[in-house]
Amino acid sequence: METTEMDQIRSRLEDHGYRLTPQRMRIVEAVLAEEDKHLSADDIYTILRENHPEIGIATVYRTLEILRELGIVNQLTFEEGVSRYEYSAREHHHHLVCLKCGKVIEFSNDELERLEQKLARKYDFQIVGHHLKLYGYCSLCQ
Amino acid sequence: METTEMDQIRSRLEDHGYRLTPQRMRIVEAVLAEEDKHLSADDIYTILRENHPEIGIATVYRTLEILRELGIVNQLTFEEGVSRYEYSAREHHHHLVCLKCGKVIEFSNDELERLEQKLARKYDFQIVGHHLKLYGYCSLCQ
DNA sequence: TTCCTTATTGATAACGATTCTCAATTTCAT
DNA sequence: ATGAAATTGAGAATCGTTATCAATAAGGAA
Repeated sequence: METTEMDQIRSRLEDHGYRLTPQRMRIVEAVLAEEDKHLSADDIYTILRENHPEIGIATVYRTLEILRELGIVNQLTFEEGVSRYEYSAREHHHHLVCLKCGKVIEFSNDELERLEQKLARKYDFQIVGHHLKLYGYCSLCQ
Repeated sequence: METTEMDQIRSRLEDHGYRLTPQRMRIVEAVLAEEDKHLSADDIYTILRENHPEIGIATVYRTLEILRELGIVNQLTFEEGVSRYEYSAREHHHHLVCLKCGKVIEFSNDELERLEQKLARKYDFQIVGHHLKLYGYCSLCQ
């Protein structure tokens, strides 16, 4: 038998004394389904309301907090006053953010992986994710 | 005569139709004085209240928004629900953030400067700042 | 100067994201 | 089954930030 992503997540939760309840499973599914998006707690709540209107917004926040602490999701902030979340196992990527119009361009970079290894050793950190933001002015706002 | 940092900031403001009012000057002074800190709007408001209790919190927010848009300060968010600001002309640095205890370790890195140049050309971005955050678990929280 | 237009301000209300409270329910280990 | 602990939903509370608005200050033209 194979180990699914959900199985792995269940183990990770249970190893830390948490239970994978039906509500938490629905929330994880939403995050996995929208892997390429940056979802806010409210985005997830809205998605779930369609088929699972019984799940409350507080549960969404509580679950995301657990997933974040366990490194299952990355919490991203874009200076807009809302936290956004992405499944952390997806390909790493970074952002160019325009200070004027707020436009965000994503990009990937391999050099950062190496840098990460170096810093992990230097500071005795177990690194599970990273996020580079470059600030500036896009071609239209210069 | 020499050009002070405040002169440069005044020019930058006036070039964009903003005035360097006494209130704004006090706020800029506070940011310059605490160059090595990450100050929240409320931190600045508290500092100013000692000698300038007439300055309102709304003015602090409005001024920081202008300074941010002009790239004079960097706006940083550490997933704590508060925006923090630092004088952008200070030496660039980055952060290792512990997902468990929230501990933040600063570090500098030269390779990122080169990467920045490359991306600026590729996406026609005028880059004025950057911020790399690495997430993980510190030595005590692993 | 004086006038006029515009920018800026402080106080406070409003907003919105997130967290807290708490009683009810579910889960797990025994 | 049973008891302890974890989890839940609803709504209240909190808190950072933004919007409103009348009053004030600043800069340019005459």
